[in-house]
Amino acid sequence: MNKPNSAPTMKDVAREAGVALGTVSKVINGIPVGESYRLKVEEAIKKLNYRVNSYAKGLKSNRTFTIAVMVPNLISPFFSKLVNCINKSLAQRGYRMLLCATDYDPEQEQSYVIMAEQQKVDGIICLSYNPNLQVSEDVPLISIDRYFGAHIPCVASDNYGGGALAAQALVRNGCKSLAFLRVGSKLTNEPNKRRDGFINACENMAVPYMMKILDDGQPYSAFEEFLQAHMQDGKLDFDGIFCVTDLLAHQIMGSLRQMGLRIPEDVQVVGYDGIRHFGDLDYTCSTIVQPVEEMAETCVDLVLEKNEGKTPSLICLPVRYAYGGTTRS
Amino acid sequence: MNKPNSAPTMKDVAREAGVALGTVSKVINGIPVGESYRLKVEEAIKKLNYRVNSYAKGLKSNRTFTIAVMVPNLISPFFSKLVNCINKSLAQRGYRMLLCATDYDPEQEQSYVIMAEQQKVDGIICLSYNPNLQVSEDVPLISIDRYFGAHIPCVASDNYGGGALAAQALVRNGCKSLAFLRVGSKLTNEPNKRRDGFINACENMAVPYMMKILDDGQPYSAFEEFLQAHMQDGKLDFDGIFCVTDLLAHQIMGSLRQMGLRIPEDVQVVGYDGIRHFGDLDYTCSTIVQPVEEMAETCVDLVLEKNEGKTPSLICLPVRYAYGGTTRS
DNA sequence: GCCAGGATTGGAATCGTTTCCAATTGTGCA
DNA sequence: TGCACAATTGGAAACGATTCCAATCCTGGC
Repeated sequence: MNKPNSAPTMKDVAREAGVALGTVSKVINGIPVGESYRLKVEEAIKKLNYRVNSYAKGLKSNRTFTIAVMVPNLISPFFSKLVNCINKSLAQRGYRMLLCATDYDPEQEQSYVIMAEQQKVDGIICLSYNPNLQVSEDVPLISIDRYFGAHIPCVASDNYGGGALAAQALVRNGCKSLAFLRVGSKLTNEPNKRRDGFINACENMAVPYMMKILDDGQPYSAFEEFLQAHMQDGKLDFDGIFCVTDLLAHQIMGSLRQMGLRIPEDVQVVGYDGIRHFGDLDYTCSTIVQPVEEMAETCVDLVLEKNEGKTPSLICLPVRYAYGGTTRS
Repeated sequence: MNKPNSAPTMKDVAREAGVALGTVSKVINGIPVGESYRLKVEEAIKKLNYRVNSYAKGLKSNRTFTIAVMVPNLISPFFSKLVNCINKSLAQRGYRMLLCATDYDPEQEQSYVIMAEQQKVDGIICLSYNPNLQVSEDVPLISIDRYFGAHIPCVASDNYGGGALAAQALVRNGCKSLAFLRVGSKLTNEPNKRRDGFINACENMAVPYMMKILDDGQPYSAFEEFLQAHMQDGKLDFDGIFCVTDLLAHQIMGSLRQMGLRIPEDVQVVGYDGIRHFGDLDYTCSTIVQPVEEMAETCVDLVLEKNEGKTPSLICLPVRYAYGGTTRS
């Protein structure tokens, strides 16, 4: 009641309780203190409705209990699910999350890193497509799906294994000839390994395959031309398609249906990600499911524990195949 | 280079540039200062790679340039789209976003409000289903879809108009008898008005309707029983259904198809929200589209400008009907 | 050439915590 | 009863920025 228009501070609490500043600090931080003192302080805190000013705390202690999370957007179901899981994981550990949607813009990504440093967050988890992202040494950074080098841990799903799994699933369902479709990316990031796994599996099974990989700026219609080119007598050259993401799978399926093809009768399609309708209903297509929860959990573990070089710098988490109606099983 | 293991401070910059602390502060904050001084300071900043410590800044200035955003989760496409838009809007204005996913838990929601106060964020935008959320006076709060009272601005889509629009769309497409389906909620929040708008429109058009509103804990299967009860000779009593959300619409359509009904031939379905496949492909069903971008923009405007009582406390933004394949047009 | 007055800069005080050291209290033993 | 030592508390300094007032510098006029 002394200073009307201002939140109570530790000093007010100390005065109210008739104890010293340091004692109040100890009570707040759970450091043992005389029983009677603790009670007086707790009472005063309640009476004044005191709240810690975390800016003062952050300034003094250099801990913010905030992690910055950087993703391209929240529109894509995979990203939003991932962020949702990371948020939950952080909350459980008493951390806050500063969210940064970068819209794939390298400049924005860089500016968020700078912002994160300014904000003095305790760490950054980032899913970036910016190959030359400059990161300061003193902010722990965890990368998802993109390997920057041994000094920055990278968490990813087992992209190579997933690619193989997709090929195997298609063949198991009777496909005789496969196709791999991917949108363009000059980046050598982890998801590119889906192709390698796919190719390797095809060769091991001695199954013919072809690929169509769009160049960076090429429009989606290039895929339609590709499909048209491989149509003969109302049938495709291949009877199984692995699309690099569920999103692409859906676009492709739209085109296939327009061309009069039935899925999965005429051609079977497998995607990658494990997107579900409305986040948790059924799968939107047969797909390779990324272990989003585990990936999120792993990122949070890594960013908080900053385990010194103990962990490998590339962590691949296992994927699984899930039936979603666009294959025979 | 003086203090090796620690980030440079304004003091270091001042020493490096040979000027006073206050001068550095002015340069950083764009307050006019002698040309030669400004250059010296800017050079020193670059040389030392100085970054503002926003915790010190926040402590002193009581501004954080951070807004807390509270939603139940990011799994639901509507929420994630909303958060995505809010994030973009905040970033454009130089604000950061602290994200809080509450999982519908009143306790968590409350704890986030407290956290937000501690963090001394500049404001909160919240989509809460907690009827008795306690909010402090000194943190500007904007509510989405839930009206707390005249002191807290509420942003919502035109739920009443949307309900009417849904009924009109179904009738326009030839429906003779309608049904309204909603999951339970004891809360009197804005989306409840969808029902009122629907009823009013039905009565104006003299079209018969029925409703099935689940009680709070009732399982989804209650809807299936309802549908079964209204089946006669392989046909439903009604030929148009308005579901209170797109998510419910999809669940209902699943049930309808299992019962052997064709959509939209046997029964037409309209949802509410305007969810799109993968965030920006086609609509997942015929639906009433919420103006998410505008809602986000409005929230951000309100929370930042804290316009003193000038704005109405309930802001309804216009909705529109969108065809999504589950009606005739 | 000198002084008054305006315009800038310099530097101290401050924000609300944490932390550390000195001061005080209390306990136990002789 | 008195003293020494352990255990706590009290209070000051520090974190890094902002802000305000006093001190300094310049300019222009006489």
